[in-house]
Amino acid sequence: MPELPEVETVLRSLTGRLEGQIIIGAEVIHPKVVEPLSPEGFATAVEGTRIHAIRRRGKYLLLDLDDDHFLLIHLRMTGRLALVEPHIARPNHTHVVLHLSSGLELRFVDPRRFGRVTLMTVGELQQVSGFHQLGPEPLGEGFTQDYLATCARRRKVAIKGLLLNQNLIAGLGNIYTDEALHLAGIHPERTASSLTEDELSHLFVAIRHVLQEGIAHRGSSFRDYVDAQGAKGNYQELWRVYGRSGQPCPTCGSLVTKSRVAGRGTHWCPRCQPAPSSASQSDHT
DNA sequence: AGTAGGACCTGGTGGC
DNA sequence: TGCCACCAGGTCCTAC
Repeated sequence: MPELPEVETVLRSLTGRLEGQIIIGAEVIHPKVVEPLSPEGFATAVEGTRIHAIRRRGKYLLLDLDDDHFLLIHLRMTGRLALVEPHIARPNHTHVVLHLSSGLELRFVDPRRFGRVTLMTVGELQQVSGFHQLGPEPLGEGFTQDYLATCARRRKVAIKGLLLNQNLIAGLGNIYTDEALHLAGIHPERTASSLTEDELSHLFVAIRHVLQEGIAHRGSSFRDYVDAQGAKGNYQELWRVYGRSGQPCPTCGSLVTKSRVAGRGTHWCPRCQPAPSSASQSDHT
């Protein structure tokens, strides 16, 4: 599922190939994907506009268009973008197609139909819940150990749930939280406020490490994810715990365990990430 | 305010 | 072989 490294990889595979292109036509096959606009409204609005830039924010992709308009794209779980020659057969579940002046098509494909392609103005963008409240980029300057400590302080939520909260940190999803917590040696059910300064320090380093590793390996290709040129990433080959329940932990050899934390399937090593005792769950502050 | 849990959505998988 | 229940999870929404 696309998290920050996967979306960043898609961004990099599109950068330099979209800027300056004019959208000469648009097809909306599945109306819900472009809501609240109608398919006709969407097509009319984007037709004739130029793509000035493509950017990423958290797990969102943004295409800057004319007149302070944007296409806000979220891949959710199974969405992908493909920039391809029109003669290449359209895969099933192709929901939106943008015809570009270069002759190529930018296709939005999403079997599970969770993803969205939304046209909006700068003003509207600032009102999109889930976007304007996004926390800092974990690989940016706004994300510091102090910031992480401030987030964790007084919060009773499991640390896994905190890391998944996009309003606190933008871009982490289920895979990279499990990987970061394992690297930091922290059990996912530990209460955020119970983490010591040392643990927060390790976690801060681990979050950035696994994200940078993920980007370096062009993301994790498991199930649907590929970049806009159809290339797969290979970070899934480096997963330490995610998707490896019952297999040996690469650090200590103990069998990786799976449970449900914060409503998500969660993978952890019982030896490297000791389960919280009631004492260790009390506030550290 | 912070937290928890269900809804959305459909392909894949495992059990019978 | 075919059927069915269940699982996957990012985000929004509602309830407590």
